[in-house]
Amino acid sequence: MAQRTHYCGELREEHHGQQVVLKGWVQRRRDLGSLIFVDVRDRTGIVQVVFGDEAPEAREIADKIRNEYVVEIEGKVVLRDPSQVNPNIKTGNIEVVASNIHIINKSKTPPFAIEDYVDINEDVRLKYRYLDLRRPVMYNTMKLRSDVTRTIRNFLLNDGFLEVETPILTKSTPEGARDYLVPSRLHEGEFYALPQSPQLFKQLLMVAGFEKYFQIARCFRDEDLRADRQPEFTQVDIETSFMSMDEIIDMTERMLAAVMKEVKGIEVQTPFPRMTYQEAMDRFGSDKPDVRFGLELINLTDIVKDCNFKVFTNAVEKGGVVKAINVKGANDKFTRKDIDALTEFVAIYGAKGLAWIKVTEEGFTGPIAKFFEGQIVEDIKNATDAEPGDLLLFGADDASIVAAFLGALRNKLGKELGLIDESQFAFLWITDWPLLEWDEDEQRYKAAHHPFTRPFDEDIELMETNPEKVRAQAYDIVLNGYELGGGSLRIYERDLQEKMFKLLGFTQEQAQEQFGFLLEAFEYGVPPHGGIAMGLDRLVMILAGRNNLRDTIAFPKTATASCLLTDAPSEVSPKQLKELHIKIDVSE
RNA sequence: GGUUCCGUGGUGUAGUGGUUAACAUGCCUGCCUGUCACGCAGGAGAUCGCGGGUUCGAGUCCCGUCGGAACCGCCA
Repeated sequence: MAQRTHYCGELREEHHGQQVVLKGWVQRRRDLGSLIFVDVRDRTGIVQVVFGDEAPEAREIADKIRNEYVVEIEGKVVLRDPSQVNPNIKTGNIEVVASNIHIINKSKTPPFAIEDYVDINEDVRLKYRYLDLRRPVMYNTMKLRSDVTRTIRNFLLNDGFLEVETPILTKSTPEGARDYLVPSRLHEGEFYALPQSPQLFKQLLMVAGFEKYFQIARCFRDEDLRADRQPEFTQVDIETSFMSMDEIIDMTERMLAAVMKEVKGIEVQTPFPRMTYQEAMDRFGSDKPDVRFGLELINLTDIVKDCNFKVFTNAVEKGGVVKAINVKGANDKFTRKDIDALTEFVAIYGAKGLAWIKVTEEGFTGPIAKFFEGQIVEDIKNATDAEPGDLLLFGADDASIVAAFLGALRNKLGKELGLIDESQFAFLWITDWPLLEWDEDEQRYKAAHHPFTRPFDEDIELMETNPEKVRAQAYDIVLNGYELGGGSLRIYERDLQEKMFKLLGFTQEQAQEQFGFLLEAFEYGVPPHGGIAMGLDRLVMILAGRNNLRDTIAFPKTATASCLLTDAPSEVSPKQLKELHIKIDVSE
């Protein structure tokens, strides 16, 4: 076998006249009888190879090749006649006149064409993922992912960070997501857990005095999947000592700016805008708002509290809110049927209905228009900036329910009405998170972020009196409506950590059993520390302009967490189970 | 745990309860010296996911099940 001299996709006019050896896959064969064209593909692209009278033996072999055969081709690069140039491919000005071809390996006919923009059901793609990944669009996404990872790693290493690996087989801890468990052979009846994140280890590395740690870390959570959630995913995990929240945010911004510059060639403005959790919920009905478009939620509670519409006044009386979004100029775009569909949509999020008013020159119209008159109409118009032609959509209920469904509606309308500039990358920090949230099912407080998150110093006294009011020194980074990541300053005092565990309903014994190693470590001179973790898969997904995480992961799982390529998970032998001291109890 | 949608030649789709399940593409064979989504002619290829039911008759209607997708719950 001859040595490869060039990559297919990199041949240009400058190689004119050169003898080359190419290796790659047959993309397509166009057989014109005694003249055969073969498009040869490698990871760089495609080049056209011609088999003609110059080499009849080679042409005879070319006659037998089929799509996806692996071939080695020797030939000469020649300029194409201007009338024969193909502007659709980068190598379209030249072609390779073959003198020799060697079939390295044959291929079955693939189940689908190896081309971008072919419409294949995803289960077929996943079963033949190795073929799916041959498609240039998939290769380019994986390349993008590699570029992002490299940029992040280089940035952090240059910034003095130390890359440290932490255990994959670790301890199951309460709180948070359901763990993936691994049975222990040597310890009968005991289990490891796969890490939901390296949280505790990175804090211990701060106790160890490493000061600046990072890891491109695989994390595992046994929860139901979504388009933007996989059971195993990759976090850019960072922890630092002695840094303030502003310093951590600044470092993160510089890192993300470097990624944008390196990977997309885009200069993003720093510092990124910041917004409190409360403001995000109030204005956008979301803790991860997409701020590339308006359609903000407008609070009308005070204006309508004395109106004649019982749905609104009842909501206010029960301590709820009334909010609206003004869909500008949508008056005639939305029929009754369209609005019915929106009502059905918001019902998913717990809305009992979706009141609406169309604004016309004459005033309000629609079934509930009659409940509003005089000053209230003017006040609503002013508050919502309503003009003739606008459509007002109302939500009235508990604040959290209104936020949920109007926030979801806002996102839906933003997409469907084309209000989003897809070329924009809108980074945003969400700050001042609540430290705790009340869990109705378990009748106890749960950590909103995680149990090691540091409260604001001035809020610590509220932990005793009004836990729900305690704000955390936590921050989420949001990009285009996706939660990219989040972090916080951590508790570094043993007594404060114990106070936190107590608030979460842990007894001394439970805290000792679950987190004793951390509490003990905290007795040996812990520096103030904090960090952040960012979803690498999501970042790549957004940068690649995709809308599901599977497209950014080489071998992803389906919605039911199975791998269609390997057929995992699968049954194991009785012998394996016996060694692990496991009996299966499967419901029929 | 729940809701919704989808499952028909290799692939992507069409298919009013009634003949031999249609179309595109791919595949195979033949012809073809400038194609590049080559063209032309011919051919093969379907357990309509699986199981049950309704019916004289089911790809079509109903129930269940399996697989895929989106969402709600869940995801510190």
